[in-house]
Parts: sequence; structure tokens; C-alpha cells
Amino acid sequence: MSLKVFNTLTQKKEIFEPVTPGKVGMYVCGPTVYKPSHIGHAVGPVIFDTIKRYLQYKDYQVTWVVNITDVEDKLIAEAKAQGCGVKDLAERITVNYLEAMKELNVTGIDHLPKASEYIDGIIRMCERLIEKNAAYVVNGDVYFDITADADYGKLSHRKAEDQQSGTRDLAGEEKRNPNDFALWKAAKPEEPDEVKFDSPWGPGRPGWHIECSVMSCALLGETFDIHGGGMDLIFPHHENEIAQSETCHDKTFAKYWLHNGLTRFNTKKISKSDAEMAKRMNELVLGNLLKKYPGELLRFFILSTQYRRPIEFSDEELAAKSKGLDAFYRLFERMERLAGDPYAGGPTLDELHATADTDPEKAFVREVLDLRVRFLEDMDDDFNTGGATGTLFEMVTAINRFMDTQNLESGGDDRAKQLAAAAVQTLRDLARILGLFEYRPRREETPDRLAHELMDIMIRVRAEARKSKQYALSDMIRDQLAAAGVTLEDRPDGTIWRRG
RNA sequence: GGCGGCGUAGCCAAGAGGACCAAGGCGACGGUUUGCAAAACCGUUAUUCGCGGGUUCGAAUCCCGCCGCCGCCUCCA
Repeated sequence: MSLKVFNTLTQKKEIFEPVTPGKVGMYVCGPTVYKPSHIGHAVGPVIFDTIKRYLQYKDYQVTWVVNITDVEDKLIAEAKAQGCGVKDLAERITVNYLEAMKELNVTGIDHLPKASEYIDGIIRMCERLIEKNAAYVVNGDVYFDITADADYGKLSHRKAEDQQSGTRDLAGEEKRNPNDFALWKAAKPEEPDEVKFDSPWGPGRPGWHIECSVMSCALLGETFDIHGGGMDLIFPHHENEIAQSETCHDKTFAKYWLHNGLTRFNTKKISKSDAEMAKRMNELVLGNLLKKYPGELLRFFILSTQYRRPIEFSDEELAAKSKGLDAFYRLFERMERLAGDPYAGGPTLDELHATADTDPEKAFVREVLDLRVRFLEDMDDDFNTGGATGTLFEMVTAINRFMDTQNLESGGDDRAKQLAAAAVQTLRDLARILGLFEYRPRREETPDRLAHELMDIMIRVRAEARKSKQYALSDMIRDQLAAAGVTLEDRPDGTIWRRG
């Protein structure tokens, strides 16, 4: 099996072969840190974190870079509006972003370079492009001349002359071509000193695209494997990165371009600059969502579809996904009752494979192993996490069925239990690739000890009532607990309770 | 106007020429189990893949033409 990835550049699925065998460099455009991140910003990190996990599973050594753009027009405007420093604002929003990443179990980022820390490199790249006659200086601004790049437009598959010119006048008279873009912007007198950097062209700051070219080159080299980001970045951002990097180095910039679909809300793309959307942004800000929903649920929600598709965000859909996740948590709880540990260790399914002796055991092992193959085939097919999560559900059903038919709760033999535990391990090994079920379920906050003791008493009293067939009483207890948000389950090995 | 994406059951979502009279999840409805529930399991819920043509022995999958939704072309993950 070989991994195939959809490359925006060629618009085809291609077999993945890294530039250097065994190693993968991956760069993903991160946030401009001027306002708190919303759910749409989580999609990229979650999917690329999963991609990194899968590449590591396939034994690649992966270096993942996510940039932080901390010098930019919007930051300056927002800092002014808030009456704080640009740097102060950037740091605050960055911390907020990283907290959300942690909750989403995005753990794979190796480098988080900030544009403000690469000013020297940015200036050097500008100089190099000017030397190569691919850039020109006008009144302290430096522009890239797109006619210097014969391939310009190859990523977004568009020709500059076919484009409708923007409604906004971008001081176009300074530029030779309307599509030329700023590599360096001269400082304006009213801007704060902290965003004025010295350069050969006078004080100023980097244009929007160049920091990615410089930082990716510094950390991953002139050519690297995967460049990712949201679909909305294809043009002009990524197109311009390619133009300046390839013109500067005369080398391929990134081999594979992966773009995730955009998140919608009421069928429209989530955007901070959309007025209607801005009104409801509180519902979409990651910090708020994470107070309402576990990070694992948001991650699962994002991964339950193929990353190139748009995702429609809604509370209803999240509630449905949450029900789905519960099936996994219940299986782990069931395992815990059987083995004392939801994530019980022991021999793996591969080790037990040869020793399964009865037909049901053999069929069970076979089924789980086949599902593992399907999971990996799905992941090999352009990281089809939607299909992969489907096989995980099928695994849950297979394991539950095996537990049922082998009567594991009312005795059952030890080797059947061992097989069930090994199957749960297999399930978790795969889920780990998706960044799921790595930790003990946290779906309900730990109730205090008193609650536990009271529930124990309640359950014992109800058991007595049931023993003497006083069902009216036992049902009353159950109904009233249900009304209080506690569900009882009478199982062969005793009654358990849970919230919700 | 140019470029790109999407349209599969009530909802979400895999499948991208034959193993598909289309995975899986949520929901709904039956059944097993249970004192009754809950949970779990089993079954039913798309003879059909936006619409119309075409290519092919064969199409949800390829081609052409429509229709609808969305994105980019201006800051955006």
C-alpha cells in the first residue's frame, strides 16, 4: 500500500514520495494573531496534526512548522482599537491559540516561528529578489514583479489578465502590474515604533506573504514536502509564496500542496470580516466552544469528514457526533468492568492471532484485523479520516458482539477476555493516529465522593427492592434519578450509573 | 467575467468504471435481552447516487449540457 495525496498544484492524487527518503518537512499557515481563533482555524491544525501522526505511523521522521504572523496591518489596527501594544496583543492571542490547540490534542507542532523574529531573513530575501530583477522599490515599498515568474498562477490555475480587478484601490499606480504584491511596506508615520523595522529602503515591515517563504526556508530548507493551509489561501497567499520562493532559489518550493475545506456556519464560510458572521462570532470562537464541548468532540467532528470537504458547523451536528463518541466511551467502560482497566494491556491481537482456537474467536480476530486494514487503506487514500472513523465504529460493534456472544460479563473465559482486550488495544492504536482516545475518557467531570457514596446507597436500596419484586419502588427510584439527570443500567454484573 | 469546490437515505457521511440492488454514524421503526427500562446485539429505513443526454458489455464513479449551493479573484484557516 502506498500513500496518495491530492495535490492542489496538479489537481490529482499523487503517490507520496518525500524529497529526502524517510523524512518529511511540512509547513502549514497559522493564524494572524489579532483576534481570537474560531472553529474554522481549528480544522487545519487538527487535520495536519493527524497527517503528521499518520506519517509517523508509517515511520517517517516529520518536522512540522506552523507560523505565527505577528506583524501585519490588522494587528496594528486592532492594537490601536484596544489601546494596547502590537506585541502585547500578539502574545495574548498566541497564548489563546495555543491553549485551544492543546485542548484539541494538537501536539505535533515542532516550530512556531514568528514573523517578527525573521526580519533579517525577510530583508535578505527582498534584496536577493531585487538583485534578480524580480522586485522593485517604490517610495520605500518593495514589490514583487509577477512577470519575473513565468509560472505565475500555476497553483490557483488562473491567469492574471482574466481576473476581475478588485474593488479596492490598492495604491495601484505605484505598481507596474496590478497583481504585483508587496514584499516590504514602508512605515507610515502614525504607526507605532514597535512595527517599524530598519531596512535598506527605510523603516517598514514585511508584506503578507514573505514571512512564510523565509521561515519555511529557514526551518525546512529551500524545497520541502508538504505545504498546507485553508482553501482560501490558495490565492493570492500561496501563489505568491511560490512565486517569490521559486524565483529567489530557482528550486521547487513545496512538492505537495494540501488544502483543507472551509468551515461554514449557516451555509456561509466563517469569516471575521463578514458583518453578519461577526455578530455571532462568540458562538464560533474556539475558547468559548471549548467551554461548551470537549476538545475530543471537536476533533472527532472535524475528522469525521474528508479534509478537503467543507464542513457545516452546527450544534445539532455536534450533538449527533457526541452520541457517536459515546459508543466508544461505553465500550471502554465495559472493558474496564471486565478487566479493571479500560485500556488494559496484555498481548496484542497480532500475537494472539495464531493461538485463537475456536471458530468464533478466529472469526473475531479476523474481522478486527480486516477492519484495521481498511482503516489504513482509507488513511492511505488522501487521509480519508471520514472513512477511517467508519471502520472504527464497525470495530466497536464487532467487539461488543464478541463480548455479548462470549458472555464475558457473566463469567466468560480468560482467553476470550484477553482477545477482547487486545481488540480494544488495536482500536486504540488506530484511534491514536487520529489523536483520539489517548487519555482516559473525560466525558463527565469526576463527581465528588459524597455523590458516589449516595449513589451506592441508592443502588443498594433499589437492589433490595428488586430482589423482593417491589418494582414500583425500584422504578420510582430509577425514574426520579433520571429526572435528576442520572441514568441507571442494570447489567448482569451489577447496576451502574452515569450522568446524562 | 475568470478559476475552483460541492450536490449520495430525514440529517451527517464513505465509495471515484464491475467485489455496490451504495460503508459507517445520528434519528426512526421492529426484534433479541430485561420484571420493566437502559446499554449491547440483530434487522428494516437510497432498486438508487441534483437533472438531462452520451461513452461502455457495464457508471454514483468517465464525457457533454443544464440546475442549485459555496469559495477565491480584496484581508481571511
